[in-house]
Amino acid sequence: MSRVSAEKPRRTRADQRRETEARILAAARATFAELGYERTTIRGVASAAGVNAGLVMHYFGSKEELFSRAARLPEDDLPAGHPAEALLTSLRRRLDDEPVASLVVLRSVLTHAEASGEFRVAAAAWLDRIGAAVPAGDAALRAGLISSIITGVVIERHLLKLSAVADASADDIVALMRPVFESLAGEGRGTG
Amino acid sequence: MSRVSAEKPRRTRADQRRETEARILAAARATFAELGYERTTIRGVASAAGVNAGLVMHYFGSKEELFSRAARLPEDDLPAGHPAEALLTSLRRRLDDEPVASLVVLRSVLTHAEASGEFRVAAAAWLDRIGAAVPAGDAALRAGLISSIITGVVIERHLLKLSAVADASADDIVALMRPVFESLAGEGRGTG
DNA sequence: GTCTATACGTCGATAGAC
DNA sequence: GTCTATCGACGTATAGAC
Repeated sequence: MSRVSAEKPRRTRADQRRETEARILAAARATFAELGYERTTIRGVASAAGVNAGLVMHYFGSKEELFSRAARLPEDDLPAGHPAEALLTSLRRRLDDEPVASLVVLRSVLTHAEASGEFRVAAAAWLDRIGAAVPAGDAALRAGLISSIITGVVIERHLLKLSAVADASADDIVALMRPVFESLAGEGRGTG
Repeated sequence: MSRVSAEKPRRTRADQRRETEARILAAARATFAELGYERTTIRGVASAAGVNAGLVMHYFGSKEELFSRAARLPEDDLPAGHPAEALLTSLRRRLDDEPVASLVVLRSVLTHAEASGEFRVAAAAWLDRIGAAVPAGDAALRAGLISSIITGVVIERHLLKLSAVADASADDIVALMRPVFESLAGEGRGTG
């Protein structure tokens, strides 16, 4: 008798958990990005997610694990085609798009985890992809400089906001950065 | 009679304080640079300086004041001459020289003080100096990009260390960065 | 599944002994 | 001038009630 009505709502145990977990993760991402690792508190994340602090611990076990889950980046892609233009496309997206997930890493990798192994693996893959698109013999150094430059511009625009880079249009920035990438990515190629 | 011998050691009150204070400041700079603001503790700084935690408070009053003193940069200079070459000289120094003081700011400004007013003032002056060396009408944006690029490369070399930029020779980096600065600083000028 | 209560450590800062 | 002792607040993490 009572079992019939109890079985009706099938998405209440395994699925409500997913929903709550996703809400916590979103709140964690936003908080880590805004405050960095140390200043982010479990209580703050729980409050932002509308749940209790104990529940966050119940789901993720520790603050470290919560950060690791929040900082997991979806994918770093580099469009095919002319190397310089591909890099400019990647830069433009990071100038405009909501960079919440990226900012979690950018900010927290500097404050917290020099041992954030997961991030370093992703970064290495990203560097390889750039290096593969760069023809010269010192591809590794060129790729490293390109990555550093992109990181610097993104940090300035979204975190530091010290200069005109913070408010300028993406078009203007991309236009000024084109010769930069053409030079570093090997301007003598990439026309076919 | 007793006054004669008592006046002999003249550098014991006002000068030993300076020495201890300098030792604390050096320890604070190193610790802030290594750990960032939040993870740095008064106790840790005191221990590294070989003194007691209470003494650090006695001298500096608060952790915030200690950080402010430790993060005070000596000066940001931009050599005169061709804009691009001046920027390269500045970059080279930051690639090689002991960047302790700079790293305090670089790391901590990202983890702690979006309101670190003192640093923002210094950064504005630095941007003005770059902008003055850049002829184009969009000098502010160009100066911002140049500063962002330098910051990105310095962060990668000294803090992140994810790529070949960390280990490459300053010569190789400067050589690859020359066309970058020539492009952004207005390559059509600065030949005379 | 969600929340309350709390144990346990560490922090910045203060007061006062030597 | 330097250090010891301690306060009050807040952090993560745990145990267990509902």
